[in-house]
Amino acid sequence: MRKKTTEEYIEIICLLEKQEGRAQTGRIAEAINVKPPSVTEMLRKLEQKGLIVYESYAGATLTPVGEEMARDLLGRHRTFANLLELLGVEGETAETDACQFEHHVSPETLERLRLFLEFLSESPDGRGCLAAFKEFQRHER
Amino acid sequence: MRKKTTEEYIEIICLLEKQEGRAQTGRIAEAINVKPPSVTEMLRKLEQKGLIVYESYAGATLTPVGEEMARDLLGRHRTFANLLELLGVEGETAETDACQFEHHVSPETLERLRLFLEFLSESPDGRGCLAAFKEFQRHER
DNA sequence: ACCAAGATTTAGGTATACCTAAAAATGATC
DNA sequence: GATCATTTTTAGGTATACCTAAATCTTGGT
Repeated sequence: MRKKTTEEYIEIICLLEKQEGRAQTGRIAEAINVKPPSVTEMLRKLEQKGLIVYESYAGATLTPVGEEMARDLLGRHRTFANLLELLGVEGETAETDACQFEHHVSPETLERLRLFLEFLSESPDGRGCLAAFKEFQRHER
Repeated sequence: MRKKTTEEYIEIICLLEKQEGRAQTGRIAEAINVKPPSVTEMLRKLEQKGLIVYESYAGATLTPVGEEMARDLLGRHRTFANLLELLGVEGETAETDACQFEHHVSPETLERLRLFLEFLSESPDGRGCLAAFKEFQRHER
Protein backbone atom coordinates (compact mmCIF):
# COMPACT_ATOMS: atom_id res chain seq x y z
CA MET A 1 0.00 0.00 0.00
CA ARG A 2 0.94 3.61 -0.59
CA LYS A 3 2.97 5.72 1.84
CA LYS A 4 0.95 7.67 4.34
CA THR A 5 1.05 11.42 4.52
CA THR A 6 1.10 13.80 7.45
CA GLU A 7 -2.49 14.63 6.71
CA GLU A 8 -3.62 11.04 6.99
CA TYR A 9 -1.94 10.65 10.34
CA ILE A 10 -3.48 13.86 11.65
CA GLU A 11 -6.93 12.79 10.57
CA ILE A 12 -6.78 9.42 12.20
CA ILE A 13 -5.33 10.85 15.39
CA CYS A 14 -8.20 13.32 15.53
CA LEU A 15 -10.72 10.55 14.98
CA LEU A 16 -9.22 8.35 17.68
CA GLU A 17 -9.10 11.19 20.17
CA LYS A 18 -12.80 11.71 19.61
CA GLN A 19 -13.79 8.06 19.55
CA GLU A 20 -11.54 6.62 22.22
CA GLY A 21 -10.34 9.59 24.20
CA ARG A 22 -6.75 9.08 23.06
CA ALA A 23 -4.68 8.06 20.09
CA GLN A 24 -2.48 5.06 20.86
CA THR A 25 0.29 3.83 18.62
CA GLY A 26 -1.31 0.45 18.02
CA ARG A 27 -4.74 1.85 17.16
CA ILE A 28 -3.24 4.31 14.72
CA ALA A 29 -1.27 1.49 13.15
CA GLU A 30 -4.39 -0.62 12.64
CA ALA A 31 -6.34 2.29 11.28
CA ILE A 32 -3.90 3.18 8.56
CA ASN A 33 -2.73 -0.35 7.94
CA VAL A 34 0.87 0.02 8.98
CA LYS A 35 2.96 -1.68 11.66
CA PRO A 36 3.40 0.00 15.08
CA PRO A 37 7.09 0.84 14.71
CA SER A 38 6.30 2.91 11.66
CA VAL A 39 3.78 4.86 13.68
CA THR A 40 6.22 5.59 16.51
CA GLU A 41 8.61 6.95 13.94
CA MET A 42 6.00 9.15 12.29
CA LEU A 43 4.67 10.47 15.59
CA ARG A 44 8.13 11.79 16.36
CA LYS A 45 8.13 13.64 13.06
CA LEU A 46 4.66 15.04 13.58
CA GLU A 47 5.79 16.33 16.96
CA GLN A 48 8.77 18.02 15.33
CA LYS A 49 6.35 19.73 13.01
CA GLY A 50 4.38 21.00 15.97
CA LEU A 51 1.21 19.15 15.05
CA ILE A 52 1.00 16.79 18.01
CA VAL A 53 2.40 16.23 21.45
CA TYR A 54 3.82 12.74 21.64
CA GLU A 55 4.21 11.02 24.97
CA SER A 56 6.21 7.80 24.90
CA TYR A 57 4.10 4.73 25.58
CA ALA A 58 1.01 6.88 25.92
CA GLY A 59 0.21 8.15 22.43
CA ALA A 60 -0.45 11.38 20.60
CA THR A 61 -2.47 14.51 21.30
CA LEU A 62 -3.17 17.16 18.71
CA THR A 63 -1.79 20.62 19.37
CA PRO A 64 -3.97 23.61 18.47
CA VAL A 65 -2.19 23.72 15.13
CA GLY A 66 -2.86 20.02 14.61
CA GLU A 67 -6.49 20.47 15.56
CA GLU A 68 -6.83 23.26 13.08
CA MET A 69 -5.42 21.01 10.39
CA ALA A 70 -7.76 18.19 11.35
CA ARG A 71 -10.78 20.49 11.27
CA ASP A 72 -9.79 21.72 7.87
CA LEU A 73 -9.35 18.18 6.55
CA LEU A 74 -12.64 17.02 7.98
CA GLY A 75 -14.35 19.97 6.32
CA ARG A 76 -12.81 19.14 2.97
CA HIS A 77 -13.75 15.52 3.41
CA ARG A 78 -17.38 16.34 4.15
CA THR A 79 -17.59 18.61 1.14
CA PHE A 80 -16.45 15.92 -1.26
CA ALA A 81 -18.32 13.05 0.35
CA ASN A 82 -21.59 14.95 0.46
CA LEU A 83 -21.24 16.20 -3.07
CA LEU A 84 -20.49 12.75 -4.45
CA GLU A 85 -23.38 11.20 -2.58
CA LEU A 86 -25.74 13.84 -3.86
CA LEU A 87 -24.64 12.98 -7.37
CA GLY A 88 -25.48 9.35 -6.72
CA VAL A 89 -22.14 7.79 -5.86
CA GLU A 90 -22.64 4.94 -3.43
CA GLY A 91 -21.78 5.84 0.19
CA GLU A 92 -18.74 3.67 0.71
CA THR A 93 -17.21 4.75 -2.58
CA ALA A 94 -17.98 8.40 -1.93
CA GLU A 95 -16.10 8.16 1.37
CA THR A 96 -13.11 6.48 -0.23
CA ASP A 97 -12.85 9.02 -3.02
CA ALA A 98 -13.39 11.93 -0.65
CA CYS A 99 -10.47 10.57 1.36
CA GLN A 100 -8.28 10.96 -1.69
CA PHE A 101 -9.57 14.25 -3.04
CA GLU A 102 -9.36 16.06 0.26
CA HIS A 103 -5.58 15.87 0.14
CA HIS A 104 -5.23 17.18 -3.37
CA VAL A 105 -7.66 20.03 -3.80
CA SER A 106 -6.76 23.69 -4.16
CA PRO A 107 -8.44 26.25 -1.94
CA GLU A 108 -10.14 27.86 -4.90
CA THR A 109 -11.68 24.67 -6.19
CA LEU A 110 -12.70 23.63 -2.72
CA GLU A 111 -14.50 26.90 -2.18
CA ARG A 112 -16.30 26.57 -5.48
CA LEU A 113 -17.38 23.02 -4.70
CA ARG A 114 -18.55 24.08 -1.28
CA LEU A 115 -20.73 26.68 -2.88
CA PHE A 116 -22.05 24.22 -5.42
CA LEU A 117 -22.87 21.75 -2.67
CA GLU A 118 -24.71 24.47 -0.79
CA PHE A 119 -26.57 25.37 -3.95
CA LEU A 120 -27.57 21.76 -4.62
CA SER A 121 -28.68 20.94 -1.13
CA GLU A 122 -30.15 24.16 0.11
CA SER A 123 -31.75 26.04 -2.73
CA PRO A 124 -34.93 25.08 -4.54
CA ASP A 125 -33.21 25.52 -7.88
CA GLY A 126 -30.43 23.22 -6.73
CA ARG A 127 -32.81 20.52 -5.62
CA GLY A 128 -34.59 20.86 -8.92
CA CYS A 129 -31.27 20.42 -10.64
CA LEU A 130 -30.62 17.17 -8.83
CA ALA A 131 -34.06 15.89 -9.73
CA ALA A 132 -33.40 16.74 -13.36
CA PHE A 133 -30.07 14.92 -13.22
CA LYS A 134 -31.75 11.80 -11.84
CA GLU A 135 -34.21 11.96 -14.70
CA PHE A 136 -31.38 12.46 -17.17
CA GLN A 137 -29.62 9.36 -15.90
CA ARG A 138 -32.71 7.25 -16.28
CA HIS A 139 -32.89 8.17 -19.96
CA GLU A 140 -29.21 7.38 -20.39
CA ARG A 141 -29.78 3.68 -19.79
CA MET B 1 8.54 18.26 -4.71
CA ARG B 2 6.54 15.04 -4.48
CA LYS B 3 7.58 11.75 -6.05
CA LYS B 4 6.28 11.15 -9.51
CA THR B 5 4.04 8.24 -10.32
CA THR B 6 3.93 5.92 -13.27
CA GLU B 7 0.82 7.69 -14.45
CA GLU B 8 2.51 11.07 -14.53
CA TYR B 9 5.36 9.72 -16.61
CA ILE B 10 2.98 8.04 -19.03
CA GLU B 11 1.00 11.23 -19.47
CA ILE B 12 3.97 13.39 -20.21
CA ILE B 13 5.48 10.85 -22.58
CA CYS B 14 2.19 10.76 -24.46
CA LEU B 15 2.10 14.55 -24.63
CA LEU B 16 5.69 14.80 -25.88
CA GLU B 17 5.12 12.14 -28.52
CA LYS B 18 2.24 14.19 -29.83
CA GLN B 19 3.88 17.59 -29.57
CA GLU B 20 7.43 16.79 -30.57
CA GLY B 21 7.24 13.45 -32.30
CA ARG B 22 9.27 11.74 -29.57
CA ALA B 23 9.81 11.72 -25.84
CA GLN B 24 13.43 12.45 -24.96
CA THR B 25 14.89 12.03 -21.50
CA GLY B 26 15.74 15.68 -21.09
CA ARG B 27 12.34 16.93 -22.19
CA ILE B 28 10.58 14.57 -19.84
CA ALA B 29 12.86 15.71 -17.03
CA GLU B 30 12.02 19.36 -17.64
CA ALA B 31 8.34 18.65 -17.88
CA ILE B 32 8.04 16.91 -14.55
CA ASN B 33 10.71 18.93 -12.83
CA VAL B 34 13.22 16.19 -12.17
CA LYS B 35 16.83 15.68 -13.23
CA PRO B 36 17.61 13.55 -16.32
CA PRO B 37 19.21 10.62 -14.46
CA SER B 38 15.99 10.09 -12.54
CA VAL B 39 14.12 9.88 -15.81
CA THR B 40 16.49 7.29 -17.28
CA GLU B 41 15.92 5.17 -14.21
CA MET B 42 12.16 5.47 -14.37
CA LEU B 43 12.03 4.75 -18.09
CA ARG B 44 13.71 1.41 -17.41
CA LYS B 45 11.01 0.60 -14.91
CA LEU B 46 8.22 1.66 -17.20
CA GLU B 47 9.68 -0.60 -19.85
CA GLN B 48 9.71 -3.49 -17.37
CA LYS B 49 6.04 -2.86 -16.79
CA GLY B 50 5.41 -3.07 -20.49
CA LEU B 51 4.17 0.49 -20.82
CA ILE B 52 6.89 1.90 -23.04
CA VAL B 53 9.72 0.84 -25.28
CA TYR B 54 12.88 2.52 -24.15
CA GLU B 55 15.74 3.00 -26.55
CA SER B 56 18.97 4.17 -24.96
CA TYR B 57 19.94 7.69 -25.95
CA ALA B 58 16.82 7.98 -28.07
CA GLY B 59 13.90 8.11 -25.66
CA ALA B 60 10.60 6.45 -24.97
CA THR B 61 7.69 5.24 -27.07
CA LEU B 62 4.39 4.13 -25.63
CA THR B 63 3.39 0.53 -26.21
CA PRO B 64 -0.27 -0.21 -26.98
CA VAL B 65 -0.79 -0.83 -23.27
CA GLY B 66 0.88 2.47 -22.46
CA GLU B 67 -1.21 4.26 -25.03
CA GLU B 68 -4.34 2.79 -23.55
CA MET B 69 -3.31 4.08 -20.14
CA ALA B 70 -2.55 7.51 -21.55
CA ARG B 71 -5.91 7.69 -23.28
CA ASP B 72 -7.65 6.73 -20.08
CA LEU B 73 -5.75 9.35 -18.10
CA LEU B 74 -6.45 12.05 -20.64
CA GLY B 75 -10.13 11.18 -20.51
CA ARG B 76 -10.20 11.43 -16.74
CA HIS B 77 -8.31 14.68 -16.91
CA ARG B 78 -10.76 16.21 -19.37
CA THR B 79 -13.72 15.15 -17.26
CA PHE B 80 -12.43 16.89 -14.16
CA ALA B 81 -11.07 19.95 -15.90
CA ASN B 82 -14.26 20.54 -17.85
CA LEU B 83 -16.45 20.00 -14.84
CA LEU B 84 -14.46 22.39 -12.68
CA GLU B 85 -14.45 25.03 -15.37
CA LEU B 86 -18.18 24.73 -15.81
CA LEU B 87 -18.56 25.33 -12.09
CA GLY B 88 -16.53 28.50 -12.39
CA VAL B 89 -13.04 27.43 -11.35
CA GLU B 90 -10.46 29.49 -13.17
CA GLY B 91 -8.81 27.65 -16.09
CA GLU B 92 -5.29 27.27 -14.75
CA THR B 93 -6.53 26.06 -11.37
CA ALA B 94 -9.00 23.67 -12.96
CA GLU B 95 -6.12 22.10 -14.90
CA THR B 96 -3.94 21.76 -11.83
CA ASP B 97 -6.64 20.17 -9.74
CA ALA B 98 -7.71 17.88 -12.57
CA CYS B 99 -4.09 16.72 -12.73
CA GLN B 100 -4.38 15.58 -9.14
CA PHE B 101 -7.87 14.15 -9.15
CA GLU B 102 -7.34 12.09 -12.26
CA HIS B 103 -4.90 9.87 -10.37
CA HIS B 104 -7.12 9.27 -7.38
CA VAL B 105 -10.63 8.71 -8.64
CA SER B 106 -12.52 5.42 -8.55
CA PRO B 107 -14.17 4.14 -11.72
CA GLU B 108 -17.61 4.50 -10.21
CA THR B 109 -17.16 8.13 -9.21
CA LEU B 110 -15.56 8.94 -12.52
CA GLU B 111 -18.50 7.50 -14.40
CA ARG B 112 -20.94 9.46 -12.30
CA LEU B 113 -19.03 12.69 -12.85
CA ARG B 114 -18.85 12.01 -16.56
CA LEU B 115 -22.60 11.67 -16.63
CA PHE B 116 -23.06 14.81 -14.60
CA LEU B 117 -20.78 16.72 -16.92
CA GLU B 118 -22.75 15.47 -19.88
CA PHE B 119 -25.94 16.51 -18.16
CA LEU B 120 -24.64 19.98 -17.40
CA SER B 121 -23.20 20.67 -20.79
CA GLU B 122 -25.57 18.91 -23.12
CA SER B 123 -29.07 19.00 -21.72
CA PRO B 124 -31.31 22.06 -21.44
CA ASP B 125 -32.03 21.23 -17.80
CA GLY B 126 -28.34 21.03 -17.13
CA ARG B 127 -27.63 24.38 -18.70
CA GLY B 128 -30.50 25.80 -16.70
CA CYS B 129 -28.91 24.37 -13.61
CA LEU B 130 -25.62 26.14 -14.32
CA ALA B 131 -27.42 29.41 -14.89
CA ALA B 132 -29.23 28.98 -11.58
CA PHE B 133 -25.90 28.27 -9.86
CA LYS B 134 -24.38 31.44 -11.26
CA GLU B 135 -27.35 33.35 -9.95
CA PHE B 136 -27.04 31.64 -6.59
CA GLN B 137 -23.39 32.68 -6.35
CA ARG B 138 -24.23 36.29 -7.03
CA HIS B 139 -26.61 36.31 -4.10
CA GLU B 140 -23.97 34.73 -1.88
CA ARG B 141 -21.82 37.82 -2.03
C1' DA C 1 35.79 12.21 -41.20
C1' DC C 2 36.80 14.77 -37.01
C1' DC C 3 35.77 17.32 -32.86
C1' DA C 4 33.51 20.07 -29.74
C1' DA C 5 29.09 20.91 -27.57
C1' DG C 6 25.25 19.00 -25.80
C1' DA C 7 22.51 15.19 -24.20
C1' DT C 8 22.30 10.86 -21.79
C1' DT C 9 23.76 7.29 -18.90
C1' DT C 10 26.60 5.33 -15.06
C1' DA C 11 28.14 5.31 -10.45
C1' DG C 12 27.51 6.27 -6.05
C1' DG C 13 24.80 8.56 -2.46
C1' DT C 14 20.53 10.74 0.22
C1' DA C 15 15.94 10.81 2.25
C1' DT C 16 11.72 8.77 3.52
C1' DA C 17 8.45 5.60 4.98
C1' DC C 18 8.05 1.14 5.52
C1' DC C 19 9.34 -3.61 7.61
C1' DT C 20 10.85 -7.66 11.19
C1' DA C 21 12.85 -9.22 15.40
C1' DA C 22 14.29 -8.28 19.82
C1' DA C 23 14.28 -5.43 24.00
C1' DA C 24 11.83 -2.59 27.24
C1' DA C 25 7.93 -0.57 29.46
C1' DT C 26 3.17 -0.87 31.10
C1' DG C 27 -0.57 -2.56 33.60
C1' DA C 28 -3.82 -6.25 35.05
C1' DT C 29 -4.12 -10.20 38.25
C1' DC C 30 -3.08 -12.78 41.92
C1' DG D 1 4.13 -6.06 45.25
C1' DA D 2 5.72 -9.77 41.79
C1' DT D 3 4.52 -11.84 37.46
C1' DC D 4 3.04 -12.34 32.96
C1' DA D 5 0.62 -10.80 28.81
C1' DT D 6 0.29 -6.93 26.00
C1' DT D 7 1.90 -2.83 23.94
C1' DT D 8 5.49 0.09 22.54
C1' DT D 9 10.03 1.24 21.32
C1' DT D 10 14.75 0.21 19.60
C1' DA D 11 17.82 -1.61 16.32
C1' DG D 12 18.84 -2.74 12.01
C1' DG D 13 17.35 -3.44 7.23
C1' DT D 14 14.55 -2.82 2.53
C1' DA D 15 12.60 -0.34 -1.38
C1' DT D 16 11.87 3.66 -4.07
C1' DA D 17 12.53 7.87 -6.24
C1' DC D 18 15.39 11.37 -6.08
C1' DC D 19 20.15 13.74 -6.44
C1' DT D 20 25.32 15.18 -8.10
C1' DA D 21 29.50 14.31 -10.54
C1' DA D 22 31.78 11.86 -13.89
C1' DA D 23 31.87 9.09 -18.01
C1' DT D 24 29.93 8.12 -22.45
C1' DC D 25 27.38 8.64 -26.52
C1' DT D 26 25.45 11.54 -30.41
C1' DT D 27 25.44 15.08 -33.62
C1' DG D 28 26.26 19.44 -36.22
C1' DG D 29 29.82 22.24 -38.24
C1' DT D 30 34.00 22.33 -40.61
